[in-house]
Amino acid sequence: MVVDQLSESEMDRVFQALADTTRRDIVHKVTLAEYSVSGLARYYAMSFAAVQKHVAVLERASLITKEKRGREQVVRANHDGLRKAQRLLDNYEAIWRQRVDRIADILDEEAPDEPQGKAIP
Amino acid sequence: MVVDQLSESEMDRVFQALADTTRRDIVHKVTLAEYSVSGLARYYAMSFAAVQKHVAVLERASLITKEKRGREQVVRANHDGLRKAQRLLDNYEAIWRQRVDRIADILDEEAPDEPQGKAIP
DNA sequence: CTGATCTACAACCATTTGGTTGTAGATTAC
DNA sequence: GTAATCTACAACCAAATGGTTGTAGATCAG
Repeated sequence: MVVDQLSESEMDRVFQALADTTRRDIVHKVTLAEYSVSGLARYYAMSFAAVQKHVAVLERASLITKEKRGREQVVRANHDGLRKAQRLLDNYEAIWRQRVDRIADILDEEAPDEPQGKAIP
Repeated sequence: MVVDQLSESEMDRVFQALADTTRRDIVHKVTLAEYSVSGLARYYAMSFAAVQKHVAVLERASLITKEKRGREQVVRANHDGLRKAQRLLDNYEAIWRQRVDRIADILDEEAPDEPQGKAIP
């Protein structure tokens, strides 16, 4: 059922990659269109090498792909990585909703005998 | 309606906070139940101070809240932070889908000469 | 009161991160 | 062929990260 899950270290890399404004902007750009690395670099007030590093971080996190075309390197979005990160957050959301519902139920039943469920290990 | 959005630096903090296995596990735990900081610390093979720091990172990212109760500090999930991160990824997803649809439209308009089952970028 | 527990915080350390400059190899344009 | 462009990669640096130990203040149990 839960098949295409990311490993913990893959998750680390995905969220780490998204934890930078420049990189999120790159993701946004390449989601809209294709860019070469130098094409991307023109948008940012930093060296080409810095942008190159950001692109590398995103590639390691499987959020984008690079493909050589002539002397250029075409950068594209890799939808899978994004969707998997999305899924993790969706799971948190689902768990949260379940819990809120459960607490609401308990309150409705009006049996506040014990102060709430103790910590589930 | 783009209402309750996070600033770039807030986003940085949220994703940075989620970019660590221990911290994601803490988020998961406090989504299910309440814990004291030391209660959380028992689960991890690291010092209390280290866990304390992780909790602080999550608090700065508005993913959890701390509330003093006696000598303890009760840690709870802060749903808003999570939902906002979720929203960013949802936006990427939406943009992506739009683009895929747009490309599909273009391909449909073109003469389907070749038996193209090629992957959409 | 005394001792145990929970927390806060400082100081320290190794590694990673985000940036720089510089050099060199391919590819394209003229 | 020569020059310009695009990329890769190394070396370096300051700051942030993720961990440690140690000290000290509150609060609770007996």
